[in-house]
Amino acid sequence: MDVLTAMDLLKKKGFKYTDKRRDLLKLFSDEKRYLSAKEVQDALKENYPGLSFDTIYRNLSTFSELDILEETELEGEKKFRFTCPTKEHHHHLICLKCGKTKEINACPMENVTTDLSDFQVTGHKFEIYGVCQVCIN
Amino acid sequence: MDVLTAMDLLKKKGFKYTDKRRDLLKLFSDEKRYLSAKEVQDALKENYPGLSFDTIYRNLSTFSELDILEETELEGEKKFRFTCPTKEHHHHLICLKCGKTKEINACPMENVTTDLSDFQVTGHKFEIYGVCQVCIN
DNA sequence: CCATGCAATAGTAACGATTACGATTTATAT
DNA sequence: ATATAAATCGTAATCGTTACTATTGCATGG
Repeated sequence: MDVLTAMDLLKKKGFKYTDKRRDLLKLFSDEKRYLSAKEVQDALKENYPGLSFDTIYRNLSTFSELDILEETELEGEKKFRFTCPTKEHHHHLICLKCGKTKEINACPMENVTTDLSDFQVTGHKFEIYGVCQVCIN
Repeated sequence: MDVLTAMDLLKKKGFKYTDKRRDLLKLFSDEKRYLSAKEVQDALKENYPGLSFDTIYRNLSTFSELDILEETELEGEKKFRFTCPTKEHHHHLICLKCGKTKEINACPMENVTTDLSDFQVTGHKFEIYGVCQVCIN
């Protein structure tokens, strides 16, 4: 996933091309880590001083639905990151300070031996949390 | 973990014995599933009509710190359940409708081959989500 | 090109979950 | 019993998120 591909996808789905969307995507493309709505607002406030939360949240959830962004929830806050280029299903080791991630190859679902048939399974979550080298110092 | 053990633990730590705490623990002991603060309030409102959120949240987080309750966050809401009697570290299959759980034996951390040494790992989360038989119907 | 229609946005209010506060009540030790 | 500190109530404040209305701006067709 990159900015141009994402903008093309938006266009194909009937969404409009706006500078805010381009810059929003560029931010995620540059950062490649989990960001909160607040962090997005801060990062873009120089170019868009009046950028409203309505705009931010609406676009983030639109992008998320189109799989342009990945979404998770850390410490009660929604976080978004540019979808990893890795095609295969994977999980993340996440820095709780800055949102930086590292891919975990294995999916734990493959090793589950517990019988799950008495539930209709709809999803799963596996995340490892920590503090990255940069944030430790 | 049971109500009496929990109340003893509270006493030992210098917390006071109150009817509300006993009934709160009894609720979790009876239900053995994840409950939200709202559900706790609803469940106890017959006996304690004026039970305030301050009391509920304060006790829930106290219990959680003492490992009397386990805590997780589902769909933006904190959820608590009585700590499983199972001694070994384990994870849960959780019904998103009613909070009912089933224990998953394996811990995915054992099968992770990715090098984690560039992060200071502080924790992990593995949960499988679904809908239990009762809630499907 | 300009006009038209509808999506996108700003500004702000509303909302739900959680936390915090001052006044009052209650459990416990003496 | 009394003192003391914790626990609670009632309610307000806070935080993150969502929703609303008026306005702006993109894109399509004359």
